[in-house]
Amino acid sequence: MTVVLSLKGKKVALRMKAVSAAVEAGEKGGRGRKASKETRRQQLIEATIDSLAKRGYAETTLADVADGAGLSRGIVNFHFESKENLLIATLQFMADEYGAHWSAALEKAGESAASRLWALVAADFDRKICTKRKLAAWCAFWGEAKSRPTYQALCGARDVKYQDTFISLCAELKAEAGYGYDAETIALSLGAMMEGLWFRLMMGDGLTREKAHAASIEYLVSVFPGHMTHHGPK
Amino acid sequence: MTVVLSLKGKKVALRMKAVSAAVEAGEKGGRGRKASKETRRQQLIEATIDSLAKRGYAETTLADVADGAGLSRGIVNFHFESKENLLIATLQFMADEYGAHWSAALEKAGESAASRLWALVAADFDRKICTKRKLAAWCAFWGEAKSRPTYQALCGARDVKYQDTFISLCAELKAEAGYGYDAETIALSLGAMMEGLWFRLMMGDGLTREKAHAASIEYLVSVFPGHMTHHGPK
DNA sequence: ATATATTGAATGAATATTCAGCAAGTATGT
DNA sequence: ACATACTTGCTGAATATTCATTCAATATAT
Repeated sequence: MTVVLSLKGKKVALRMKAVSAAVEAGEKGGRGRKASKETRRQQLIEATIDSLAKRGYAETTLADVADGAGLSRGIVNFHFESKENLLIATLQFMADEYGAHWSAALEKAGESAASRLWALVAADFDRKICTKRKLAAWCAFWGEAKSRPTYQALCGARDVKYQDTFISLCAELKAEAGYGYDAETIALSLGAMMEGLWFRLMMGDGLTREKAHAASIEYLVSVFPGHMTHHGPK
Repeated sequence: MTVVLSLKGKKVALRMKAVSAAVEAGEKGGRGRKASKETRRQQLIEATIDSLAKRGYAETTLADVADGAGLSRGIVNFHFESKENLLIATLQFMADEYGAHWSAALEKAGESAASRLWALVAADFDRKICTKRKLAAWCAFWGEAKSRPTYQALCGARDVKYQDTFISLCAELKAEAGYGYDAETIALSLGAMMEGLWFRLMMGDGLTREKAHAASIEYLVSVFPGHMTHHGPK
């Protein structure tokens, strides 16, 4: 149990180093052989996000994912059956994470429509969600979504459900203060703006999360002057 | 000169039909063997845009492009050396076309900052530029751009140059009417919104060019009330 | 011991690239 | 006019490469 691996030692050491930090931190199985099925799946999903962010969709290979996870070539097919399944699971994971974060923000927000809208906008630019790495992975899927119904459904879930909430919040504000604008139109432009800001963050021409968030707030203040200030909902 | 091709007739007929209308309409060489080098390149670029729109970046193959153009398998390597070159030429073409359209819109616009800004916004949602087909092709490249410097440069050209114009136009309007907002922030949110609208048009959940344009106008009117109306610049 | 997770070399399918040859046009010689 | 050589766009079968998938062997856990 102690000797044996003199020859393989180096390779193993390299692998250990490659394992993502998220998984290294204990949890259930940790790493090595002990990792539970679910842990290993998560580890591979994280490696997939890394690869998508680093090399884009077209250049993401199972070999790269396996290397990134510090595991061997056949590992993905063992845990996910196919590359396609891995990619779908990855997108599913990101969609779930986004949805959970979004719902949590709505929970924590106050009762008023203004504070809810404010909270939703803030949530989109939160550290946890709005990473260059994750934005890049989203974008990789977006690029393929139009020609792949499965991806489109998972990406679109984001739009459909959330856009409806935006619309009704905008409608509430309108009813309260009698803004002249059409609620749907405003919700559309707000949502589109935030998506565009995400996109530019990903492309990364010196735009920061803070600036993007500030631009969104500027929009809220100018469209809903009776409800919003630069520092929060009234 | 008349007989000979009895055997190949059918195949040739099919090919002729597949040739895009744009190329069929005379110009220099027309089609068949006569097509000039430049015409053929353009024909292949159009077929590439078709393939990108239909199948996405990852699924676009040279075979599909060749089939779409009604030509044989080796044709792309003959005219472009490599797939990579074809894709770069395609993106270059789209970027040039966009830029030319944009510049033309600026030329035709009036002198005032308000009418220039109005014209630029309208240009983005013009029939010629804003096709589902072309938006899909743009999106295919966007998805790969982050991991490919060449693509990023060509996609980014759009942002850098045009964003600066947006900023100075917004600054002019601010100087004229003393709006309280920061010009850069407003230009950022406006540009991001338009990109986001493009993106949603491509995803196509019932959003139309007209609605997208209307949303942009709503934004202009609400941010620059002293300069814009729903029907045009003051 | 047995079951399970993992490895990594082998396999095969997809597809980019190459290239020898074909055919339509063009120039030159008779 | 006609024949001959030459150029050039194009073809499509052959080749090379990349990569997902498989699976027999191996390591580890219970």
